Amino acid sequence: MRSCAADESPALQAIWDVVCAIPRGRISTYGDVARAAGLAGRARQAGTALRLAPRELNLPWHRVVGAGGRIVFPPASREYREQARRLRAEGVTVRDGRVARAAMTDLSAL
DNA sequence: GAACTGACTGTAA
DNA sequence: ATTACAGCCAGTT
Repeated sequence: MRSCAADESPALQAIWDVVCAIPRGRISTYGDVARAAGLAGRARQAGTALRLAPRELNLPWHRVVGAGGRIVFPPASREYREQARRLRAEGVTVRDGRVARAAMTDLSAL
C-alpha cells in the first residue's frame, strides 16, 4: 500500500509523494523536490507542504535540505537537531549544517 | 481581498 | 567564506 496518504490538494500530495520516494540514506533539496513534483521554481511550496504534512504519513522530511545541501533550520533549533540526528542515523554525513554532496539524489532518475 | 509570512534560492557586496 | 537582499508564490491573517 502507499505509505503516503492522499490529500485533497494534488500539489501537496505530489510533493509528499516525491519526498516519500527519496531512498533511505539519500537526500534532496526543496527546489529539486518541487521540480520533481511538477512545480518547478516553487521551492517554498515544497517547504510549506512539509510543514503542513501530518505526522501520520511518516514522511521522511529530514531527507530534504536547502540548496547546496544546507540545512535550512537555525542550528540551535529543535528541528535542526532532529534532522541532523535522523540523517546521521541513516549514514549521511552532516557537518556544520551541511550534508555530503555524495548523499544527493537525482530525483529525475526515479 | 489586501497584507503579511516564510521548512527557498540566486545574486551581490 | 559570510551576510544581505530582492524575487518568488502558496498559505494565513
